[in-house]
Amino acid sequence: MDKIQDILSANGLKVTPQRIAVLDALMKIQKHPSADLIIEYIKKNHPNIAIGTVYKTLETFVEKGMVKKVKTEQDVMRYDTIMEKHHHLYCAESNRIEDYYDEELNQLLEIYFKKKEIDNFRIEDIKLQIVGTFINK
Amino acid sequence: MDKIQDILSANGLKVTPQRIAVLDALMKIQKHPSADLIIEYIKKNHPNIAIGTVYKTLETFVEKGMVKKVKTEQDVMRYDTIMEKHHHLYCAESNRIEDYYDEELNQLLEIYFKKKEIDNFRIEDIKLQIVGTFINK
DNA sequence: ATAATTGCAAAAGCTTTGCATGGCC
DNA sequence: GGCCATGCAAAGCTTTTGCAATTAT
Repeated sequence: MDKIQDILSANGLKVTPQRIAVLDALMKIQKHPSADLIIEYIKKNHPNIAIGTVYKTLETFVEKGMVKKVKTEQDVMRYDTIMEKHHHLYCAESNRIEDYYDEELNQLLEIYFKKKEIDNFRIEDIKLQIVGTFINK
Repeated sequence: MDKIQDILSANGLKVTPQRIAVLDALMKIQKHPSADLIIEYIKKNHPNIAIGTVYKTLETFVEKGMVKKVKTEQDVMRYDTIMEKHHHLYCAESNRIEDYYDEELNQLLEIYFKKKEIDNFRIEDIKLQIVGTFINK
């Protein structure tokens, strides 16, 4: 069970306790944590980690394509470990962000934009921000 | 030609030189300016305006629904005067943001999500972030 | 008149940076 | 051993806040 170390190595990164901790936190927390939440989580088992190190590590992960940044109006930076194509549900009330997968939707969009080219613009990615409210039932 | 004053009044705001200047800047600059750019623009004719006032004014406009906030990864807050439903093109290289209107796309999405409901979630708005690169030709 | 708005400056986030120390390969 | 990563603390940037003075209605 040394998967985390393997991921780091596979991305050409030196394996350090701090990087293990950050990647572990990202994988355990699951739901688009902020740097702050990651730091809080890590400090439980690793109280001496430096804030700057966490930020640097996250930035390194982003550069290596292991993690993506997500942000909206009024919100701080969040980090997303899931690299497959997906969209986001944003809760207007709670700041909660959830993933939204839908292959049919992706295909619909692909077909649409293949047909409908945009002048002077090469599309690399299309992300939907689906804004609304979670209903507690 | 006192349209700006009228807009402010119509939104129940007192007409002050500062608010006129901010709204004028938003309308003249057109393309999703940052607070910084707005301040720079206003200072040409209105050198004594306070930064805090510009921020407060922008926030007031957002509350009144006269302006929307736009933000992405790595970027500071931007302000958008256009309130009709539209999407955004984000240039990955230059941070340029352009509007993208397409009624056919809006309808496509509306039909799609009417059919495909999301559990526990009431959709209020759907925004596309179309990320790519502007091609200089 | 009076309630709202402004200017100012300080403070509050969040994030980045520089540099000496320490740790991985 | 050599280079890369870390800790620490300071600084950077954008944005917010408090309050006294000013202004719009």
